[in-house]
Amino acid sequence: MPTNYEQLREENIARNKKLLEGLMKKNAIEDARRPQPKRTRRVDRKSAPGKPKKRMQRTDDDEIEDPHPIKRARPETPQSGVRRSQRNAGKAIPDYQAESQQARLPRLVTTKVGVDHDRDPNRPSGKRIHDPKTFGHIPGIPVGTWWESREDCSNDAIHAPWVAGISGSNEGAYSVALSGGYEDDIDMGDYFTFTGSGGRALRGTKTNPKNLRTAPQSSDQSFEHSFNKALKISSETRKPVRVIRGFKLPSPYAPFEGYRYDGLYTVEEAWMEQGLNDGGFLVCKFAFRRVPGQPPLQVKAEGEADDNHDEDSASFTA
DNA sequence: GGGCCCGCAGGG
DNA sequence: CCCTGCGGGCCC
Repeated sequence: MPTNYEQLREENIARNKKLLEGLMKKNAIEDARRPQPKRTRRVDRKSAPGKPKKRMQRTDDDEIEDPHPIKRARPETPQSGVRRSQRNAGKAIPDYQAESQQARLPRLVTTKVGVDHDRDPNRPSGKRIHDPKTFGHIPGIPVGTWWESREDCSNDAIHAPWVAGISGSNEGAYSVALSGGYEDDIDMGDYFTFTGSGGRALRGTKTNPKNLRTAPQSSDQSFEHSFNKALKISSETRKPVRVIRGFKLPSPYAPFEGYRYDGLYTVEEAWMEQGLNDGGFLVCKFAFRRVPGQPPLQVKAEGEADDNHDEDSASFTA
C-alpha cells in the first residue's frame, strides 16, 4: 500500500465530488431555462377543504402509475436490525416480531433462487421473457424493483451478467451495477461516478494460478476494453443506461440487502484517472446523471446507513 | 471474518 | 470453443 494512498483517496473523492456537483449545477440551470414540461400528475389541487387527499404522503413503497403491479420487497427495512449476510441469502429470514411490522409493511419477499417469482406468471421459472440487450426500461419491471440476487435481476432482463458490472455492445451500455467495488466512487443518488472494468488478474499469477471472478486491480484499464468502450459510446449517444444498486455499495442510496433497479441514467462524462488501487493503475471513470421524472430514489433510514463511510478514522483497510 | 473455487451468461 | 466478470456458496 503506497504511503500516499490516503492522500490519493482524498484527492480522487474531492475531484470527483466536484465534478458531480458541477454537473448538477449546470443541469439545474439548463433545466430551469427549458420550458416547463407538462405535468403528468395533478399536484395543483390545493387540498380542497373537506376533500381528503387521495394519495397519502408518499412512502418508499408508493408506485406511480405502474400498470404492472408486482410484489415488492422493502430491503431498507431491517428486520430486528439483523443484516442478512450474503451466505444467508436464500434461507428464510428469521421472523422475529412478525405481527407488529407486517400489519403496516409489505412482507420482505424472499423468493428462493431458482424458484419462480410470482411477479410475472407469464415467465417460466428461470427464463427470460424480455431481451436485456435493449435500451431503456424493461416492460413490467418498474423502478424500485428489488431482487435478492444478481441471478434474479438477470432473469428479469434488467442487468444480464451475473457478475460483471457492465452490460453493453458497440451501440452503448444497456445497464450497469453499482456494487461498491471501487472505494473512490461517489454516489449522490441522482449523480454518481462509476469505475470501468478490466485490469484485474482473474487467473492469479503463474506461480499462484487461480480461477477467480473478481480480483484486485493489477494493470491499467482502457477504453479499448469492450465494456468501457460501451460506456464511452453511451456518453456520446446519450442513450439511457439502466442502473441497479447492490447492498455492498457504501451509500445511503444502496439497498439494505439484495439489488434494486433505480431507473435510467445518462453517461455525462468519461475520463481516465489514477485509480485507488494498490499500484496506482489507471482506471476508466464515468459520471452518470439520473434521467429526470422518475420515481424518487429510496434512501436508507437513519441508523441503518452503512458504517463504511461513517467513521473517518481511516479504517478502510484491514 | 477471509480464502477458495464453482456455475453461469455474455462476448470474442 | 475459450475467456472474462464489482457473485455466491462453502469451509475454515
